[in-house]
Amino acid sequence: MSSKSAKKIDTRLVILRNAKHLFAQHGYSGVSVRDIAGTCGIQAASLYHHFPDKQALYLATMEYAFSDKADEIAEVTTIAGSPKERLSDFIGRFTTLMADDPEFRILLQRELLDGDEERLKLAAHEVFERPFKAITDLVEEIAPECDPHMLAISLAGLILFHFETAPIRRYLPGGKKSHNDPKVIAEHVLTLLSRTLESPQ
Amino acid sequence: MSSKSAKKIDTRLVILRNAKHLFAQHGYSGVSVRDIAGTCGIQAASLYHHFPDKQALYLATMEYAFSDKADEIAEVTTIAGSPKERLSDFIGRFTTLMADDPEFRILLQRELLDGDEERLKLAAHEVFERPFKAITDLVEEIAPECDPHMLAISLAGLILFHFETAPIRRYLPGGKKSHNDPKVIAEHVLTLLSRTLESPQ
DNA sequence: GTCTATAGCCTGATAGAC
DNA sequence: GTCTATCAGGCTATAGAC
Repeated sequence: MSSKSAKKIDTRLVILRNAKHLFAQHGYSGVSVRDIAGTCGIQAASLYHHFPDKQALYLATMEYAFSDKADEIAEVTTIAGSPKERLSDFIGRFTTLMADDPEFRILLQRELLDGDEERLKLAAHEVFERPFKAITDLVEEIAPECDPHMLAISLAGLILFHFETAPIRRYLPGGKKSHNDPKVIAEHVLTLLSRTLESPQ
Repeated sequence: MSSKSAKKIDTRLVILRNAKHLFAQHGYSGVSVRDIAGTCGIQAASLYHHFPDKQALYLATMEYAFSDKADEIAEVTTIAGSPKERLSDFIGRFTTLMADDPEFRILLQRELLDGDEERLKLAAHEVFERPFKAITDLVEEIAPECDPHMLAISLAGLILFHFETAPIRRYLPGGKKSHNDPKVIAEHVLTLLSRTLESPQ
């Protein structure tokens, strides 16, 4: 009930939340300003009070969707223990993270497809650089014969591709519902990599 | 110089080729019928002589971009040799295939994001089922303790994610131009999996 | 801070001449 | 088989009342 917080709904935040939904579902050019305003229960013109134009709204939405992700992902690698334990831990936590915020993953995929250089550079430095560095440091200990940059990408791809292909996997031979379970995915990735991890010599 | 083929430019094919470019670059809703007609040097109205509407043009474009891919990918797994040789061969060929037709990969990614159930079901059965089956059969011989469906997805993801992340990798620590070289990617994936392959017991 | 009204342009699609 | 002309509606964005 304090004067500045709570109680009053922050329209800006409502817009960002709905915009995140819609941009994830349909992409930038698949969503109109009217669509976003509509799901917020306001007129399109009112939206321009909060954001100067559609592009700025999109950028603010990305910032909203991507903020704190750097911390979340990086945190996932800072656990103590042996390299193998830390990797196992990372796989489990990263998988859960991606399963818990599917819109973040989808928006990231869309940015990889449509983002201009400036946006990607910003995302790389502000969001992914720190956690990526943590992962390369980790895998360097485990598999020194591999290029750490490539191995970090491989590790992420190994996990993310299962989510990415979920819509089509159900129509492919052997596809089961359980293959979408983050725990099953994590276990599979760990099993696949286990031999690689066991003999670092 | 025969009467029915060559010589005369097939407008329909020109449209499909240009549509493939544009849909890959900007997605379905990021491209207008006028845009496509423009790159073909014709008016938008003329395009409707060849396709009933935009949706049909898009579907025809997917068919054009995806046709023969089933053969190409499946072919890549039919080489003779030991399981390990065949896997190594598959990795090299699949990587080259994806590097040679980046628009196919991009359109596939867009379909995974935006495709409705019907389209994905069709793509799964007409394009990916056969080669996917070939891959699961292969990996089943190599790593019987893994779920073949999941392992096939992992294998594809391991390769594709390097292409998918190319736009942002250059801004991430340790990123080099050589990481985009299909030969380097294939070698990396093989090295990563080599320990897993060596002791199938 | 939200509304109505509207400008100006782009959209998918059609009609009909050639 | 391509063109011009056009429609009806959607788009982003602005103006100005409340």
